[in-house]
Amino acid sequence: MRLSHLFAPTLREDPAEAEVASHRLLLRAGFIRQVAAGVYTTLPLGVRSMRKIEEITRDEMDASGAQEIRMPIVLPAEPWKATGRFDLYGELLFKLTDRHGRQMLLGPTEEEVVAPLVAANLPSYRDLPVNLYQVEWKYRDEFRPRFGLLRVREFLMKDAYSFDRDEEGMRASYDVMYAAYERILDRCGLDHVTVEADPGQIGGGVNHEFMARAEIGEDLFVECSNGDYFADVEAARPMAPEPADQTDLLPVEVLDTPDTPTIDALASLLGVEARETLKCVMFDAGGQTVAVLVPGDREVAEPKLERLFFPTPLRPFEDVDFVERGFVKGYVGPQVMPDDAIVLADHTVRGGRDWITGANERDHHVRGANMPRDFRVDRFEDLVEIREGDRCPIDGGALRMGRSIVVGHIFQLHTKYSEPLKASFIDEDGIAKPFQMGCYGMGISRIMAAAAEQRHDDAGLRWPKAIAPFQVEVILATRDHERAVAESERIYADLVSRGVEVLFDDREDAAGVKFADADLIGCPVQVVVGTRGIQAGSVDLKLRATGERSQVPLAGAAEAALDLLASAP
RNA sequence: CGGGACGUAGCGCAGUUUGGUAGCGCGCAGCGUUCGGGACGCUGAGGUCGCGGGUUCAAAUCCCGCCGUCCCGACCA
Repeated sequence: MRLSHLFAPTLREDPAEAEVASHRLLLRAGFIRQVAAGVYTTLPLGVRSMRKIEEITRDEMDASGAQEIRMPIVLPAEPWKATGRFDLYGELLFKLTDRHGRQMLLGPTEEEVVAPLVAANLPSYRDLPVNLYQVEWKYRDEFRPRFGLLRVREFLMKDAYSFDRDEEGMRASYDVMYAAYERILDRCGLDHVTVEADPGQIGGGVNHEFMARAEIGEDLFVECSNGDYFADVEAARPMAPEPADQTDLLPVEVLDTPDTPTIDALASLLGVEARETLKCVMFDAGGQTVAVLVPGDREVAEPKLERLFFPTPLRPFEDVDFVERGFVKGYVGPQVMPDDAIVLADHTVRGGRDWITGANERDHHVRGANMPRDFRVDRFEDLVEIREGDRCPIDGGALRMGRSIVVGHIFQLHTKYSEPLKASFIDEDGIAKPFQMGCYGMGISRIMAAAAEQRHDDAGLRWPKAIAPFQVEVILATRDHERAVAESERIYADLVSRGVEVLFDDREDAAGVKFADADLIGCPVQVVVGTRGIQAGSVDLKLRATGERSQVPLAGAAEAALDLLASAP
């Protein structure tokens, strides 16, 4: 492709609206242009890179036994009401009404389409398993689109859906997709990690997120320094402590603690560490009183709690709840819980004893609260927010925090959607059973942005070769030198005939402009043909990733460029 | 949606405080000189100053309303 004919409008200056590197550089290098908040046009260079990511994804999906289909984007609302997601997604859905007044929506993901499709056409257990996927635009009316392509309202996603006869089959299908996802991201050249995650609104149980490491990433995750545990902060659990020794427990003693409704105030008044106190946080789960116990230096992870009670809605106590149910806000302790309250404790509570906790009386606490002598715990669960310095639950190693961009998310759905959608098959015993489903999302456009985020420098993009718009850029540095023109044409044609994707900068512009644009666009290998080299019988090669340059003889320029390309990341 | 900022030529910005003929740099077009890291000279094109209303002899500038974009927070591939 000749750059003189390519619609690749590069910008000399940073667009004012772009803050993060990928956004700034994808705009400047002429890959995308904005149309509205979170809505972009993809230009030829962007289309090429995105198509590479799509093809790698298709390749791995096909190799894993998944089959490509294409579902509509405009969808009827009814199935979404059946699964409850019409309301659950709420404002996040792009809704529209057709001329007959029927409610429609733009697909944010498509379980509601694919499950009925399979149910209607594969009625027997003999037809299973099956895995269908598509690469299609998805629509989510995000509260706040931002960071260029990283958080948009319209994005290209590969979504796959597996259908199995039983849970064992579902897990096997899941494992196959898990492995395929690892390969896709490896092939795209992303520095990535796979973490245990929170299922969010998709729901279900076991799920993993595939994350590209990035400082500007919106997602926090933890990783064990020994490399054996990775988890999203919303799902991460610290190692449970050894149970505290239960001998010589202190007796319960009421303390006068004026004006100490917070842990900080209490700890400083008594001169103790926050972790010696027991925090009792009150929630309402559909009318049911729920007390959650965590050490005073810990925060309750509400997403974990919500998951535990799902689908029952959970909310923290408001002032009126404390009054109506007889609790003193700021001074609640577990020893005063009525029988009908559910008392949950985080595993870390097992590691403590002789707790200082609320006396359920204004300006008073107790010391020496012990379980089960003084209070009961109905269930121990993982309920605390993870934090830097926590121990890995696998081997006790130190956990570190990292930031990332979520590029893929896969779920074991079980019958969460097949049941409400009545998507079932006839099993061997002649009885209709709902499919055991899995769903698997991969953000194609987001992978492109994540790669740009990971691979750039001050001058521009540095594409991994697998997803670069072109593998080699040939730069004609001096147009007025006849031999240089002829040699550059020859090298361009030579590379093209060898099946290499080549961008040929044959424009009239000054050399400096071309070099700057080449670095900006970021093809892995640059071949510079100019007077200087021609006179010495050579051309210059440059590896964009490292900036490394070398001179090679004119005659073998194409081979040398290919060798360099082979060594490129 | 809550908090903050911004909207003037394709891009980056000044001008708004104190109302008085709409500017600069880059880019773009033509001619000439240059020609290996964003060249130089001359000439030129390009603007409903986000939109609507108001105040005024006069509004980019003051007032009211709306729209749009970005940043910080709650949601996600």
